[in-house]
Amino acid sequence: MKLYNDLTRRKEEFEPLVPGEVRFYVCGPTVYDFFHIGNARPFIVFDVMRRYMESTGLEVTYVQNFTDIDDKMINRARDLGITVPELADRFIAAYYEDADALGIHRATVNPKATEHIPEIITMVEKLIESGHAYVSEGTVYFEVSTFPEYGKLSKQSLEELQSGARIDVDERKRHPLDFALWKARKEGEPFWESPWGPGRPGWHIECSAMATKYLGETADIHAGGSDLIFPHHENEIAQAEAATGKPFIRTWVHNGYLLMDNEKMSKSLGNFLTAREMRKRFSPLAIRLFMLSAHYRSPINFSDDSLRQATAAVERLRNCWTALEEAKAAPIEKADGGPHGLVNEIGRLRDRFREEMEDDLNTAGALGAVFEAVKAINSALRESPALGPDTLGEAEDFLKRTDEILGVLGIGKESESGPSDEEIESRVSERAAAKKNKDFKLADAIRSELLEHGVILEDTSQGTRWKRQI
RNA sequence: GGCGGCAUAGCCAAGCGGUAAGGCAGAGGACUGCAAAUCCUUCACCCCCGGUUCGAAUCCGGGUGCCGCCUCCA
Repeated sequence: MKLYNDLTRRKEEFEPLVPGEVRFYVCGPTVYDFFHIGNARPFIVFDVMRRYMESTGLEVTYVQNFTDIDDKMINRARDLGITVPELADRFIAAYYEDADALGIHRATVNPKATEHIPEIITMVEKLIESGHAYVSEGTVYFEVSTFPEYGKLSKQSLEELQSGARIDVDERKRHPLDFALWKARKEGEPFWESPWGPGRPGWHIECSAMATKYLGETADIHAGGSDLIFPHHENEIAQAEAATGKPFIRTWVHNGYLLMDNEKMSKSLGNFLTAREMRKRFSPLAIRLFMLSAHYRSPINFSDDSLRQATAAVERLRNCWTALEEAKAAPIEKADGGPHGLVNEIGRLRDRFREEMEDDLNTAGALGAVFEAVKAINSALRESPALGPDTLGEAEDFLKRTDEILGVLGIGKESESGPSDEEIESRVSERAAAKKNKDFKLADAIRSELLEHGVILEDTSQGTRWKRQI
Protein backbone atom coordinates (compact mmCIF):
# COMPACT_ATOMS: atom_id res chain seq x y z
CA MET A 1 0.00 0.00 0.00
CA LYS A 2 0.99 3.61 -0.33
CA LEU A 3 1.63 5.70 2.76
CA TYR A 4 2.49 9.35 3.11
CA ASN A 5 5.86 9.49 4.80
CA ASP A 6 6.50 12.71 6.68
CA LEU A 7 10.22 12.08 6.48
CA THR A 8 10.23 12.38 2.71
CA ARG A 9 7.01 14.35 2.46
CA ARG A 10 5.85 12.02 -0.23
CA LYS A 11 3.41 9.23 -0.69
CA GLU A 12 5.50 6.10 -1.01
CA GLU A 13 4.91 2.44 -1.63
CA PHE A 14 5.16 0.90 1.80
CA GLU A 15 7.32 -2.22 1.94
CA PRO A 16 8.19 -3.62 5.34
CA LEU A 17 11.87 -4.15 6.02
CA VAL A 18 11.26 -7.83 6.61
CA PRO A 19 8.80 -9.09 4.00
CA GLY A 20 5.51 -10.05 5.56
CA GLU A 21 6.21 -8.48 8.93
CA VAL A 22 5.42 -4.93 9.99
CA ARG A 23 6.96 -3.28 13.01
CA PHE A 24 4.58 -0.53 14.00
CA TYR A 25 4.93 1.92 16.90
CA VAL A 26 2.29 4.39 17.97
CA CYS A 27 2.78 7.03 20.62
CA GLY A 28 0.34 6.23 23.37
CA PRO A 29 -1.24 8.29 26.10
CA THR A 30 0.25 9.89 29.15
CA VAL A 31 -1.92 8.24 31.74
CA TYR A 32 -2.68 11.20 33.97
CA ASP A 33 -6.32 11.61 32.93
CA PHE A 34 -9.03 10.18 30.70
CA PHE A 35 -8.12 10.56 27.07
CA HIS A 36 -10.20 12.93 25.00
CA ILE A 37 -11.62 12.38 21.54
CA GLY A 38 -8.73 14.26 19.97
CA ASN A 39 -6.42 11.69 21.51
CA ALA A 40 -8.77 9.00 20.30
CA ARG A 41 -8.24 9.91 16.67
CA PRO A 42 -4.78 8.34 16.30
CA PHE A 43 -5.83 5.37 18.38
CA ILE A 44 -8.69 4.71 15.99
CA VAL A 45 -7.11 5.53 12.64
CA PHE A 46 -3.90 3.64 13.32
CA ASP A 47 -5.94 0.75 14.64
CA VAL A 48 -7.62 0.70 11.24
CA MET A 49 -4.28 0.98 9.47
CA ARG A 50 -3.04 -1.98 11.42
CA ARG A 51 -6.20 -4.00 10.81
CA TYR A 52 -5.98 -3.30 7.10
CA MET A 53 -2.39 -4.48 6.98
CA GLU A 54 -3.34 -7.61 8.86
CA SER A 55 -6.19 -8.23 6.45
CA THR A 56 -3.69 -8.38 3.62
CA GLY A 57 -1.80 -11.11 5.40
CA LEU A 58 0.93 -9.01 7.00
CA GLU A 59 1.96 -9.88 10.51
CA VAL A 60 1.96 -6.67 12.49
CA THR A 61 3.80 -6.14 15.73
CA TYR A 62 1.93 -3.19 17.12
CA VAL A 63 3.47 -1.35 20.04
CA GLN A 64 1.78 1.48 21.87
CA ASN A 65 3.36 2.84 25.00
CA PHE A 66 2.01 4.29 28.19
CA THR A 67 3.87 7.33 29.43
CA ASP A 68 3.57 6.83 33.15
CA ILE A 69 6.19 9.23 34.45
CA ASP A 70 6.56 12.90 33.57
CA ASP A 71 5.69 16.35 34.91
CA LYS A 72 2.00 15.95 34.26
CA MET A 73 1.92 12.62 36.07
CA ILE A 74 3.77 14.03 39.04
CA ASN A 75 1.61 17.12 39.31
CA ARG A 76 -1.63 15.25 38.93
CA ALA A 77 -0.71 12.63 41.48
CA ARG A 78 0.16 15.40 43.88
CA ASP A 79 -3.17 17.13 43.25
CA LEU A 80 -5.08 13.94 43.85
CA GLY A 81 -3.01 13.01 46.86
CA ILE A 82 -1.97 9.65 45.45
CA THR A 83 1.29 8.18 44.22
CA VAL A 84 2.35 8.29 40.61
CA PRO A 85 2.01 4.50 40.18
CA GLU A 86 -1.49 4.66 41.65
CA LEU A 87 -2.39 7.38 39.21
CA ALA A 88 -0.95 5.35 36.34
CA ASP A 89 -2.85 2.22 37.32
CA ARG A 90 -6.08 4.13 37.53
CA PHE A 91 -5.83 5.71 34.12
CA ILE A 92 -4.34 2.71 32.38
CA ALA A 93 -7.43 0.82 33.47
CA ALA A 94 -9.57 3.70 32.21
CA TYR A 95 -7.66 3.69 28.93
CA TYR A 96 -8.48 0.05 28.33
CA GLU A 97 -12.13 0.56 29.20
CA ASP A 98 -12.50 3.43 26.78
CA ALA A 99 -10.33 1.98 24.04
CA ASP A 100 -12.04 -1.41 24.21
CA ALA A 101 -15.41 0.27 24.04
CA LEU A 102 -14.29 2.13 20.95
CA GLY A 103 -13.41 -1.16 19.32
CA ILE A 104 -9.68 -0.45 19.29
CA HIS A 105 -7.81 -3.73 19.13
CA ARG A 106 -5.31 -4.34 21.87
CA ALA A 107 -1.70 -3.70 20.93
CA THR A 108 0.81 -6.51 20.79
CA VAL A 109 2.60 -4.77 23.66
CA ASN A 110 1.80 -1.72 25.79
CA PRO A 111 5.15 -0.98 27.38
CA LYS A 112 5.38 1.46 30.26
CA ALA A 113 8.21 3.92 30.61
CA THR A 114 8.76 3.07 34.27
CA GLU A 115 9.30 -0.56 33.42
CA HIS A 116 12.09 0.27 31.00
CA ILE A 117 14.43 2.32 33.13
CA PRO A 118 17.39 -0.02 32.52
CA GLU A 119 16.94 0.19 28.76
CA ILE A 120 16.66 3.95 28.99
CA ILE A 121 19.80 4.21 31.11
CA THR A 122 21.69 2.01 28.68
CA MET A 123 20.72 4.22 25.78
CA VAL A 124 21.69 7.38 27.64
CA GLU A 125 25.03 5.86 28.54
CA LYS A 126 25.64 5.05 24.92
CA LEU A 127 24.88 8.62 23.95
CA ILE A 128 27.27 10.00 26.54
CA GLU A 129 30.03 7.61 25.48
CA SER A 130 29.64 8.55 21.86
CA GLY A 131 29.76 12.23 22.68
CA HIS A 132 26.16 13.04 21.86
CA ALA A 133 25.15 13.81 25.41
CA TYR A 134 26.61 15.58 28.42
CA VAL A 135 25.90 15.70 32.12
CA SER A 136 25.17 18.93 33.88
CA GLU A 137 24.26 18.97 37.56
CA GLY A 138 22.89 15.43 37.49
CA THR A 139 20.82 16.06 34.38
CA VAL A 140 21.83 14.54 31.07
CA TYR A 141 21.22 16.53 27.90
CA PHE A 142 21.30 15.48 24.32
CA GLU A 143 23.55 17.83 22.37
CA VAL A 144 21.67 18.61 19.19
CA SER A 145 24.66 20.11 17.42
CA THR A 146 26.33 16.68 17.41
CA PHE A 147 23.58 15.30 15.22
CA PRO A 148 23.90 16.99 11.84
CA GLU A 149 20.59 15.69 10.63
CA TYR A 150 18.68 17.27 13.48
CA GLY A 151 15.55 18.82 11.98
CA LYS A 152 15.18 16.33 9.15
CA LEU A 153 11.65 15.39 10.15
CA SER A 154 10.33 18.86 10.89
CA LYS A 155 12.34 20.26 7.97
CA GLN A 156 13.79 23.01 10.05
CA SER A 157 17.41 23.92 10.64
CA LEU A 158 18.67 24.50 14.14
CA GLU A 159 18.75 28.21 13.41
CA GLU A 160 15.19 28.26 12.15
CA LEU A 161 13.93 26.29 15.09
CA GLN A 162 15.70 28.57 17.44
CA SER A 163 14.56 31.85 15.96
CA GLY A 164 10.91 31.16 16.57
CA ALA A 165 11.60 29.49 19.84
CA ARG A 166 9.79 30.25 23.00
CA ILE A 167 12.17 28.26 25.08
CA ASP A 168 13.38 29.48 28.41
CA VAL A 169 17.07 30.18 28.57
CA ASP A 170 18.79 27.55 30.64
CA GLU A 171 22.47 28.07 31.29
CA ARG A 172 22.97 24.41 32.06
CA LYS A 173 22.42 23.69 28.37
CA ARG A 174 25.06 24.21 25.72
CA HIS A 175 22.42 24.92 23.10
CA PRO A 176 18.86 26.09 23.73
CA LEU A 177 17.47 23.13 21.82
CA ASP A 178 19.43 20.56 23.76
CA PHE A 179 16.89 18.46 25.61
CA ALA A 180 16.92 16.33 28.73
CA LEU A 181 17.47 12.60 28.43
CA TRP A 182 17.61 12.16 32.17
CA LYS A 183 16.32 14.65 34.70
CA ALA A 184 18.02 15.02 38.07
CA ARG A 185 15.79 14.24 41.00
CA LYS A 186 13.79 17.02 42.55
CA GLU A 187 12.58 16.93 46.13
CA GLY A 188 9.38 14.95 46.50
CA GLU A 189 9.48 13.43 43.04
CA PRO A 190 9.78 9.76 42.14
CA PHE A 191 13.29 8.76 41.15
CA TRP A 192 15.47 5.91 40.05
CA GLU A 193 19.18 5.42 40.62
CA SER A 194 21.44 6.03 37.66
CA PRO A 195 25.12 6.53 36.91
CA TRP A 196 24.41 10.30 37.09
CA GLY A 197 22.62 10.16 40.36
CA PRO A 198 18.96 9.75 41.20
CA GLY A 199 16.46 11.03 38.71
CA ARG A 200 13.93 10.10 36.06
CA PRO A 201 13.86 9.72 32.30
CA GLY A 202 13.06 12.60 29.96
CA TRP A 203 9.99 12.29 27.83
CA HIS A 204 11.45 11.54 24.41
CA ILE A 205 13.90 8.85 25.43
CA GLU A 206 11.26 6.36 26.54
CA CYS A 207 9.87 5.99 23.04
CA SER A 208 13.29 5.53 21.48
CA ALA A 209 14.27 2.97 24.08
CA MET A 210 11.04 1.01 23.96
CA ALA A 211 10.68 1.13 20.20
CA THR A 212 14.16 -0.25 19.68
CA LYS A 213 13.63 -2.86 22.36
CA TYR A 214 10.41 -4.26 20.89
CA LEU A 215 10.84 -3.48 17.23
CA GLY A 216 14.58 -3.44 16.67
CA GLU A 217 16.91 -0.60 15.82
CA THR A 218 15.02 0.09 12.62
CA ALA A 219 11.24 -0.12 12.67
CA ASP A 220 8.85 0.25 9.78
CA ILE A 221 6.29 2.72 11.03
CA HIS A 222 6.07 5.25 13.81
CA ALA A 223 2.81 7.06 14.18
CA GLY A 224 1.23 9.78 16.25
CA GLY A 225 -0.48 13.14 16.12
CA SER A 226 1.03 15.94 14.04
CA ASP A 227 1.83 17.86 17.16
CA LEU A 228 4.44 15.26 17.98
CA ILE A 229 6.53 15.97 14.89
CA PHE A 230 8.42 18.59 16.78
CA PRO A 231 10.00 18.21 19.18
CA HIS A 232 9.02 14.70 20.24
CA HIS A 233 9.62 12.71 17.09
CA GLU A 234 12.51 14.86 15.95
CA ASN A 235 14.19 14.14 19.25
CA GLU A 236 13.40 10.46 19.11
CA ILE A 237 15.17 10.24 15.79
CA ALA A 238 18.20 12.12 17.05
CA GLN A 239 18.59 9.96 20.15
CA ALA A 240 17.96 6.66 18.53
CA GLU A 241 20.06 7.22 15.45
CA ALA A 242 22.90 8.77 17.41
CA ALA A 243 22.84 5.75 19.71
CA THR A 244 22.56 3.00 17.12
CA GLY A 245 23.97 4.56 13.99
CA LYS A 246 21.06 3.07 12.08
CA PRO A 247 17.93 4.60 10.60
CA PHE A 248 15.37 4.59 13.41
CA ILE A 249 12.10 4.60 11.48
CA ARG A 250 11.44 4.07 7.82
CA THR A 251 8.01 5.64 7.57
CA TRP A 252 6.64 8.38 9.80
CA VAL A 253 2.91 8.89 9.72
CA HIS A 254 0.98 11.61 11.50
CA ASN A 255 -2.71 12.21 11.81
CA GLY A 256 -4.36 15.62 11.55
CA TYR A 257 -5.99 17.26 14.50
CA LEU A 258 -9.47 16.94 15.72
CA LEU A 259 -10.88 20.42 16.06
CA MET A 260 -13.59 21.73 18.27
CA ASP A 261 -15.21 24.96 17.11
CA ASN A 262 -12.46 25.10 14.51
CA GLU A 263 -9.69 25.09 17.07
CA LYS A 264 -7.41 22.27 17.99
CA MET A 265 -8.89 20.26 20.80
CA SER A 266 -6.46 20.14 23.65
CA LYS A 267 -6.28 19.86 27.36
CA SER A 268 -4.49 23.16 27.67
CA LEU A 269 -7.17 25.05 25.72
CA GLY A 270 -9.83 23.36 27.79
CA ASN A 271 -12.02 22.70 24.73
CA PHE A 272 -12.02 18.97 25.06
CA LEU A 273 -14.51 16.21 25.47
CA THR A 274 -13.29 12.95 26.95
CA ALA A 275 -13.94 9.75 25.08
CA ARG A 276 -15.74 8.65 28.19
CA GLU A 277 -18.26 11.51 28.06
CA MET A 278 -18.56 11.09 24.35
CA ARG A 279 -19.51 7.44 24.72
CA LYS A 280 -22.47 8.41 26.85
CA ARG A 281 -23.83 10.56 24.07
CA PHE A 282 -22.94 8.68 20.92
CA SER A 283 -22.43 5.11 19.91
CA PRO A 284 -18.82 3.97 19.60
CA LEU A 285 -19.73 2.89 16.08
CA ALA A 286 -20.77 6.42 15.22
CA ILE A 287 -17.61 7.79 16.78
CA ARG A 288 -15.51 5.44 14.66
CA LEU A 289 -17.42 6.26 11.50
CA PHE A 290 -17.02 9.96 12.22
CA MET A 291 -13.26 9.51 12.61
CA LEU A 292 -13.03 7.47 9.42
CA SER A 293 -15.23 9.71 7.32
CA ALA A 294 -12.34 12.04 6.56
CA HIS A 295 -8.78 11.25 5.53
CA TYR A 296 -6.60 10.66 8.57
CA ARG A 297 -4.20 13.46 7.72
CA SER A 298 -6.91 16.10 7.32
CA PRO A 299 -8.24 18.05 10.23
CA ILE A 300 -11.76 17.12 11.28
CA ASN A 301 -14.09 19.32 13.17
CA PHE A 302 -16.08 17.81 15.99
CA SER A 303 -19.68 18.85 16.26
CA ASP A 304 -22.88 17.32 17.54
CA ASP A 305 -24.24 17.55 14.05
CA SER A 306 -21.35 15.56 12.58
CA LEU A 307 -21.91 12.86 15.14
CA ARG A 308 -25.62 12.81 14.48
CA GLN A 309 -24.91 12.39 10.79
CA ALA A 310 -22.49 9.59 11.56
CA THR A 311 -25.08 7.90 13.74
CA ALA A 312 -27.62 7.97 10.93
CA ALA A 313 -25.04 6.57 8.54
CA VAL A 314 -24.22 3.72 10.92
CA GLU A 315 -27.91 2.93 11.16
CA ARG A 316 -28.14 2.62 7.41
CA LEU A 317 -25.27 0.16 7.48
CA ARG A 318 -26.79 -1.87 10.27
CA ASN A 319 -30.22 -1.95 8.65
CA CYS A 320 -28.66 -3.46 5.59
CA TRP A 321 -26.92 -6.09 7.66
CA THR A 322 -30.16 -6.95 9.45
CA ALA A 323 -32.05 -7.21 6.19
CA LEU A 324 -29.38 -9.55 4.88
CA GLU A 325 -29.60 -11.76 7.95
CA GLU A 326 -33.36 -11.92 7.63
CA ALA A 327 -33.14 -12.83 3.98
CA LYS A 328 -30.70 -15.57 4.86
CA ALA A 329 -32.95 -16.94 7.56
CA ALA A 330 -36.01 -16.88 5.34
CA PRO A 331 -36.86 -20.30 3.95
CA ILE A 332 -35.73 -20.49 0.37
CA GLU A 333 -36.19 -23.76 -1.40
CA LYS A 334 -34.70 -22.80 -4.70
CA ALA A 335 -31.00 -22.40 -5.32
CA ASP A 336 -29.48 -19.42 -7.07
CA GLY A 337 -31.05 -18.89 -10.41
CA GLY A 338 -27.67 -18.34 -11.95
CA PRO A 339 -25.25 -15.58 -11.11
CA HIS A 340 -26.93 -12.45 -9.88
CA GLY A 341 -25.70 -9.02 -10.98
CA LEU A 342 -25.10 -8.21 -7.35
CA VAL A 343 -22.20 -10.61 -7.22
CA ASN A 344 -20.39 -8.70 -9.93
CA GLU A 345 -21.15 -5.41 -8.26
CA ILE A 346 -19.81 -6.67 -4.95
CA GLY A 347 -16.71 -7.90 -6.72
CA ARG A 348 -16.18 -4.48 -8.22
CA LEU A 349 -16.63 -2.83 -4.85
CA ARG A 350 -14.21 -5.20 -3.17
CA ASP A 351 -11.57 -3.95 -5.59
CA ARG A 352 -12.59 -0.38 -5.05
CA PHE A 353 -12.46 -0.76 -1.27
CA ARG A 354 -8.98 -2.22 -1.46
CA GLU A 355 -7.74 0.46 -3.83
CA GLU A 356 -8.96 3.19 -1.52
CA MET A 357 -7.34 1.62 1.51
CA GLU A 358 -4.14 1.01 -0.41
CA ASP A 359 -4.05 4.70 -1.26
CA ASP A 360 -2.71 6.07 2.01
CA LEU A 361 -5.60 4.61 3.95
CA ASN A 362 -8.36 6.57 2.27
CA THR A 363 -11.06 5.44 4.66
CA ALA A 364 -13.53 8.03 3.39
CA GLY A 365 -13.29 6.60 -0.10
CA ALA A 366 -13.46 3.07 1.27
CA LEU A 367 -16.62 3.93 3.16
CA GLY A 368 -18.02 5.19 -0.11
CA ALA A 369 -17.51 1.72 -1.55
CA VAL A 370 -19.26 0.16 1.43
CA PHE A 371 -22.25 2.45 1.05
CA GLU A 372 -22.46 1.74 -2.65
CA ALA A 373 -22.60 -1.93 -1.77
CA VAL A 374 -25.32 -1.25 0.76
CA LYS A 375 -27.40 0.43 -1.89
CA ALA A 376 -26.87 -2.45 -4.31
CA ILE A 377 -27.70 -5.02 -1.65
CA ASN A 378 -30.84 -3.24 -0.48
CA SER A 379 -31.93 -2.84 -4.03
CA ALA A 380 -31.36 -6.49 -4.88
CA LEU A 381 -33.05 -7.59 -1.69
CA ARG A 382 -36.37 -6.08 -2.66
CA GLU A 383 -36.36 -7.62 -6.10
CA SER A 384 -38.93 -10.28 -6.54
CA PRO A 385 -37.16 -13.60 -6.99
CA ALA A 386 -35.40 -13.97 -3.66
CA LEU A 387 -31.62 -14.00 -3.75
CA GLY A 388 -30.05 -17.40 -3.50
CA PRO A 389 -27.71 -18.39 -0.71
CA ASP A 390 -24.58 -17.87 -2.79
CA THR A 391 -25.47 -14.30 -3.59
CA LEU A 392 -26.50 -13.57 -0.04
CA GLY A 393 -23.30 -15.12 1.20
CA GLU A 394 -21.27 -12.92 -1.09
CA ALA A 395 -22.98 -9.79 0.19
CA GLU A 396 -22.61 -10.87 3.76
CA ASP A 397 -18.95 -11.69 3.26
CA PHE A 398 -18.29 -8.26 1.83
CA LEU A 399 -19.82 -6.45 4.79
CA LYS A 400 -18.13 -8.74 7.26
CA ARG A 401 -14.68 -8.39 5.75
CA THR A 402 -14.79 -4.64 5.33
CA ASP A 403 -16.11 -4.32 8.83
CA GLU A 404 -13.31 -6.40 10.27
CA ILE A 405 -11.18 -3.46 9.17
CA LEU A 406 -13.39 -0.46 9.82
CA GLY A 407 -15.36 -1.70 12.82
CA VAL A 408 -18.40 0.49 12.22
CA LEU A 409 -21.12 -2.14 11.90
CA GLY A 410 -20.94 -3.67 15.32
CA ILE A 411 -21.58 -7.21 14.16
CA GLY A 412 -22.14 -9.34 17.22
CA LYS A 413 -21.95 -6.34 19.52
CA GLU A 414 -25.59 -5.61 20.04
CA SER A 415 -26.38 -3.33 22.88
CA GLU A 416 -27.92 -5.10 25.86
CA SER A 417 -29.33 -2.11 27.68
CA GLY A 418 -33.02 -1.47 28.12
CA PRO A 419 -35.80 -4.06 28.36
CA SER A 420 -34.93 -7.72 27.96
CA ASP A 421 -35.53 -9.52 24.70
CA GLU A 422 -38.40 -11.42 26.31
CA GLU A 423 -40.12 -8.24 27.48
CA ILE A 424 -39.79 -6.73 24.05
CA GLU A 425 -41.07 -9.84 22.31
CA SER A 426 -44.07 -9.95 24.57
CA ARG A 427 -44.93 -6.31 23.96
CA VAL A 428 -44.52 -6.86 20.24
CA SER A 429 -47.04 -9.74 20.30
CA GLU A 430 -49.46 -7.65 22.30
CA ARG A 431 -49.13 -5.03 19.67
CA ALA A 432 -49.62 -7.54 16.88
CA ALA A 433 -52.88 -8.58 18.47
CA ALA A 434 -53.95 -4.97 18.79
CA LYS A 435 -53.15 -4.40 15.16
CA LYS A 436 -55.17 -7.39 14.17
CA ASN A 437 -58.13 -5.90 16.02
CA LYS A 438 -57.50 -2.60 14.27
CA ASP A 439 -56.76 -1.06 17.64
CA PHE A 440 -54.13 1.23 16.16
CA LYS A 441 -54.23 3.54 19.12
CA LEU A 442 -52.93 0.81 21.40
CA ALA A 443 -50.49 -0.40 18.76
CA ASP A 444 -49.04 3.08 18.40
CA ALA A 445 -48.86 3.51 22.16
CA ILE A 446 -46.84 0.33 22.53
CA ARG A 447 -44.55 1.39 19.73
CA SER A 448 -43.81 4.78 21.25
CA GLU A 449 -43.43 3.33 24.70
CA LEU A 450 -40.79 0.91 23.47
CA LEU A 451 -39.10 3.72 21.57
CA GLU A 452 -38.72 5.60 24.82
CA HIS A 453 -36.85 2.58 26.09
CA GLY A 454 -34.53 2.59 23.11
CA VAL A 455 -36.33 -0.03 21.08
CA ILE A 456 -37.35 0.70 17.49
CA LEU A 457 -40.20 -1.18 15.84
CA GLU A 458 -40.61 -1.54 12.11
CA ASP A 459 -43.62 -3.23 10.56
CA THR A 460 -42.84 -5.30 7.51
CA SER A 461 -44.90 -7.62 5.36
CA GLN A 462 -43.39 -10.49 7.33
CA GLY A 463 -44.43 -9.01 10.64
CA THR A 464 -42.82 -6.61 13.07
CA ARG A 465 -39.08 -6.37 13.40
CA TRP A 466 -37.46 -4.68 16.37
CA LYS A 467 -34.01 -3.39 17.10
CA ARG A 468 -32.26 -1.51 19.81
CA GLN A 469 -31.09 2.00 19.26
CA ILE A 470 -27.34 2.19 18.80
C1' G B 1 10.14 35.23 10.88
C1' G B 2 10.61 29.72 9.48
C1' C B 3 7.83 25.16 8.39
C1' G B 4 3.12 22.94 7.21
C1' G B 5 -2.14 22.17 6.31
C1' C B 6 -6.99 23.50 4.58
C1' A B 7 -10.93 26.12 1.26
C1' U B 8 -15.76 21.00 -3.27
C1' A B 9 -23.82 21.21 -2.66
C1' G B 10 -27.77 23.30 3.40
C1' C B 11 -24.10 20.03 6.49
C1' C B 12 -19.92 16.09 6.46
C1' A B 13 -16.72 14.46 2.63
C1' A B 14 -13.84 11.63 -1.70
C1' G B 15 -11.38 13.35 -5.85
C1' C B 16 -4.25 14.14 -7.64
C1' G B 17 -5.31 16.56 -15.95
C1' G B 18 -10.51 14.10 -19.15
C1' U B 19 -15.50 16.52 -17.90
C1' A B 20 -17.99 16.22 -9.83
C1' A B 21 -17.98 9.07 -5.17
C1' G B 22 -20.51 8.42 -0.78
C1' G B 23 -23.16 9.90 3.80
C1' C B 24 -26.60 13.35 6.43
C1' A B 25 -30.59 16.67 5.64
C1' G B 26 -34.48 18.33 1.87
C1' A B 27 -38.21 17.69 -2.28
C1' G B 28 -41.42 14.38 -5.33
C1' G B 29 -43.03 9.29 -6.01
C1' A B 30 -43.63 3.74 -4.63
C1' C B 31 -44.75 0.71 -0.36
C1' U B 32 -47.70 1.38 4.35
C1' G B 33 -53.51 1.67 9.08
C1' C B 34 -49.89 5.31 10.58
C1' A B 35 -44.77 5.49 11.37
C1' A B 36 -40.16 3.37 10.26
C1' A B 37 -37.10 0.80 6.99
C1' U B 38 -36.27 0.26 1.79
C1' C B 39 -36.44 1.49 -3.44
C1' C B 40 -36.98 5.13 -7.68
C1' U B 41 -36.39 10.35 -9.12
C1' U B 42 -34.35 15.04 -7.78
C1' C B 43 -30.46 18.45 -5.40
C1' A B 44 -22.73 21.46 -7.15
C1' C B 45 -19.77 23.90 -12.70
C1' C B 46 -15.46 22.88 -7.01
C1' C B 47 -12.91 30.72 -2.52
C1' C B 48 -11.15 34.85 -6.14
C1' C B 49 -7.88 36.62 -10.36
C1' G B 50 -4.48 35.35 -14.06
C1' G B 51 -1.67 31.44 -16.79
C1' U B 52 -0.32 26.37 -18.98
C1' U B 53 -3.28 22.72 -21.84
C1' C B 54 -7.38 20.23 -27.03
C1' G B 55 -9.16 19.79 -21.97
C1' A B 56 -8.12 21.89 -14.80
C1' A B 57 -11.76 21.11 -8.81
C1' U B 58 -7.22 18.75 -10.13
C1' C B 59 -0.78 21.84 -12.74
C1' C B 60 1.77 27.00 -12.31
C1' G B 61 1.71 32.28 -10.49
C1' G B 62 -0.78 35.97 -7.53
C1' G B 63 -4.56 37.02 -3.98
C1' U B 64 -8.30 36.23 0.13
C1' G B 65 -9.90 33.51 4.36
C1' C B 66 -9.19 29.78 8.17
C1' C B 67 -6.12 26.31 11.05
C1' G B 68 -1.64 24.21 13.06
C1' C B 69 3.74 23.43 14.56
C1' C B 70 8.34 26.11 16.08
C1' U B 71 6.65 25.43 24.72
C1' C B 72 3.42 20.48 27.33
C1' C B 73 -0.02 18.49 23.74
C1' A B 74 -2.68 12.96 19.73
